[in-house]
Amino acid sequence: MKSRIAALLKEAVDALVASGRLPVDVPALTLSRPREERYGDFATNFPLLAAKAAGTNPRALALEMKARVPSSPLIARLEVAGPGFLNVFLAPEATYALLPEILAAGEAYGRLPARAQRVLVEFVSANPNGPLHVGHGRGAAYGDSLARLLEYAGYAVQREYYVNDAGRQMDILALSVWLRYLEIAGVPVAFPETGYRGDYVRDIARGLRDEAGASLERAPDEILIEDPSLTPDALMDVWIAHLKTALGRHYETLHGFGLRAMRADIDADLAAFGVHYDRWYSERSLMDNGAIERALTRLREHGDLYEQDGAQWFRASRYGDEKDRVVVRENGAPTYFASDIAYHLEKTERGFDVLIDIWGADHHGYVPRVRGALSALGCDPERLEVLLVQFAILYRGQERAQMSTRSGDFVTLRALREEVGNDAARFFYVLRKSDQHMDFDLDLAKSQSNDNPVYYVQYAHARIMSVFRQLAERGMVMPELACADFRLLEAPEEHALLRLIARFPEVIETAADAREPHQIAYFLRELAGALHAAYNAHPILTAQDALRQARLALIMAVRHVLANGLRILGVRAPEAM
RNA sequence: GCGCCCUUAGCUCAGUUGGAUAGAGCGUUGGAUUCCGAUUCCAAAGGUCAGAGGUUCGAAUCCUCUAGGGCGCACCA
Repeated sequence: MKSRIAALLKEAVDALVASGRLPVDVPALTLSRPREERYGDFATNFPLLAAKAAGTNPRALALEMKARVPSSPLIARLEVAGPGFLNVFLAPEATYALLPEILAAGEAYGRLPARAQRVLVEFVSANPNGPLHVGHGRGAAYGDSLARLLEYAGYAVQREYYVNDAGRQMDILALSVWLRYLEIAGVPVAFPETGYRGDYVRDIARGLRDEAGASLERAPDEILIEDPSLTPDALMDVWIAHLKTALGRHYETLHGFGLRAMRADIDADLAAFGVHYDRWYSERSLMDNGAIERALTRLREHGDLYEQDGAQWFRASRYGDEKDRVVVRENGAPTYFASDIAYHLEKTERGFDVLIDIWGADHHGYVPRVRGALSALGCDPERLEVLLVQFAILYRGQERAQMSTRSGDFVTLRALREEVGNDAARFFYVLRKSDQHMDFDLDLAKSQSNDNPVYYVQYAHARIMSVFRQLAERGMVMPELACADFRLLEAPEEHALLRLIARFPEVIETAADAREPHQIAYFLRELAGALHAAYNAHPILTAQDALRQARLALIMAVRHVLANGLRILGVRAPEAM
């Protein structure tokens, strides 16, 4: 609808340009939805923008433009208003004509035509050294809703999880599991502060015990040596080195077991949350297949790599970063950044037009160096969009819940899901802009009351379904909805609903362009409110036949929009509650 | 110290990318249901858009400064 109206107005602009009234390089014509009904269904500020070029005042230009808009059955009237807006009032037939379209399209209503662009959305990508916590949950809800939204907006989307299976943190997990494994065998162990203390480590150790038996037992005293001259972190590295020596080839059994256990746990957790990936991308594979070496060689050939203090540095400062960055340490091991360079190079080589990375906001300082690396590799850094998700600060009543994987004192995503349910969790997460800090109140999300917006929207859907159930229970015939006489829908509450559902495809487009699924959530709440208002004001089943048929058609169309919107957010649209 | 982000109603937050009288939910106060589900609806009160300048027909939105808050500044991931 919007594009059809825009085309009509564009004809008027073209006519003004053709007649020499306006220069060729006029500003772009944009249509907006005015906040207030009395300003029409659409409005353009074009006369305000172009008046100076035309050498006249905006209102006069608006009048000239109005006179050149071709007549159309879609438009009831045009008005020049305010300082020089041109407001468009749609003919009622134009919105009525939409209802049969929505009823026919059903699940596809609001879906935009396929685009050529391929998008890769990488999200969560939490280190597999512990269960997902509520902070990851926000990234999961946001990333998955965004992926669904982009698909609905016509993009070809792939979802990916980057698994950091190669780093030091995995070694710490291995050591932690190993110590718990000894405990299970009755070996006394002084578990270090720097190890992972969560209960899940014991669970993994029990599984390891079942699989490996006693084959990994070694004396802990030979591993956990004391050295007061070392920092706790340095000491941990020493212990890891000792453990690797002591276990030899068996270390891989231990390391691999911990990794697989955590991977499976995270996978199952996300799947239960409605999040599914096309690919789990291993960081280790980048080392094993030479991708890192290849990327670094390419940088070196461009003169963007140099050696200093025994380490290899990338000249990030040439590409907008504040300083150069180490890619290969003095000890020869590549940094996390090195694998990330290789990973992003490989992403562009796979032919994606848009690379979306969803990161925790604490990684924001990392953006310039990755962009810089892409530039240095000859890739267009603009293709990479890094979307930052602020932390969700969790409250239980007034108490702030702490989250730390290392201490084991954290609220897991799984616990949250079990406590508040998937629907409330996902809706609640997405109800805030991702780059906004968020207070996640567990008690509120848990409350199954009208405090909780997800029930308000779901109830609107269930309520519509209930009307159709009632229809059957009363022995009434289900009428042919598409053939209803929609002109009977003349109440203000019904027009409000019509306007809202007509706007849905535009909401999809702007939300997708802005990467903001929260716009869908807000739209759904508004639509649910309009549905409840109309429901209260106008009885449906007790109306006379033709009017009942028209109202049933309207709420069925609303139902499709609610269901389609909720699906994008990964929230169920229940038949009954 | 430097950099990025944030500051809108009592609380939690929107604000269609510079538009018309700044909105919603919760909370507060007052009302509505012989009828399809009261997990609902209607209404009222509530604002110096952190503060000060600037840009222009027009600013919550763009620029500068100030105050307050968050995050980041590793040969960790």
